[in-house]
Amino acid sequence: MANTYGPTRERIFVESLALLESKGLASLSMRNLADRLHIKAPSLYKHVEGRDEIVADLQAYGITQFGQAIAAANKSKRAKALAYRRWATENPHLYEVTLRTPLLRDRLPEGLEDGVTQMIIEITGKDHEHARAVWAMLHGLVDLEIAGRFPENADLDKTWLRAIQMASQ
Amino acid sequence: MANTYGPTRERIFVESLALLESKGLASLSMRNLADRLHIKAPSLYKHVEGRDEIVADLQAYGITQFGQAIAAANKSKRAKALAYRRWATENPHLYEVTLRTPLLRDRLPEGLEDGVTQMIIEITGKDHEHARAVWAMLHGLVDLEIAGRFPENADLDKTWLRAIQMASQ
DNA sequence: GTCTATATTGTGATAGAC
DNA sequence: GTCTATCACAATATAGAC
Repeated sequence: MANTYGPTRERIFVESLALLESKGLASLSMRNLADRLHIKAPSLYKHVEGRDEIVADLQAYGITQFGQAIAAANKSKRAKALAYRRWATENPHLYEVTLRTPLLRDRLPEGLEDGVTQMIIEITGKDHEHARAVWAMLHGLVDLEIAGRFPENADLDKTWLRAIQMASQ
Repeated sequence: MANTYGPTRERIFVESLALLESKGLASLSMRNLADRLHIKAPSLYKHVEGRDEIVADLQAYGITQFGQAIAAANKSKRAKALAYRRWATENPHLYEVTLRTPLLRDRLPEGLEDGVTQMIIEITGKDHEHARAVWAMLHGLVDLEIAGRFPENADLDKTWLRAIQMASQ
């Protein structure tokens, strides 16, 4: 992804990431992207099949970055969970694209998704059922926080600690 | 809300709900909605301020329906949690609008949101921290299931039971 | 590898006739 | 309370000149 292509293709990736992070997925249009590259939108199609290829690129990148963030955290489940929250809230748009939006599986490198799944099981330990339930909790916390669905006066630090405690059983 | 307006306003609500349920929020445009009513889009504005009013209407309705579904379930936490899943998966688009999308708070009746919060605490029991963590888990399970992020061979019934068990502590 | 011009389709919203 | 006509945009994408 991104690295095996020409320099303009590389810049397309870099700017699409910058655009996503600053303005969100809805703003990632061919026009906006072209503006950032100081070219016209139709020129993008000489380097890229279409918008889906760009989104798939971002998903692949996001999955990799997420994996590294989790791997870099302390080995304890508590630290892994907090790393999950941190990465998600620091990269809310990338989080949405990689861990909430349906994956463009046809365009993703083989085995990449399995890598995340494996990683999540590593965070949560035990069997698959437990892992999925805990993942759901982490994702739910992040998603509701980003959507602003918790009351303003909610102490989310406390909520996360409580969640981690719940998961450790 | 829907009931205090004229007959056309009522039909607008009914058809917007039908459109949402069958084609999703992105398809809920003024044009599509007008088509269903066999009128032209500009005519809608004689009955409604704009699209936001319609979405707010759906949120209010969704909150009420959700509340009733949870209230109707057996008193046990297990039954409440399963009712949560059932309502969400049977009304995925309404679920998204009411429990995931940021609420249009300015357009919602006073106290309506607090009602759901109260209801969720009722499902989950104990203190606010516990309630929020459990809610996040339920929401995460639903959201990941709808987005197709669990492996195809995952046994989600089992996952839910495990999650409920985890929450009962 | 860039450009202009264009096709096609979509959106929310307003003005003013009837 | 409906209509037509229109504004002002936005989107993805293609054709073909240079």
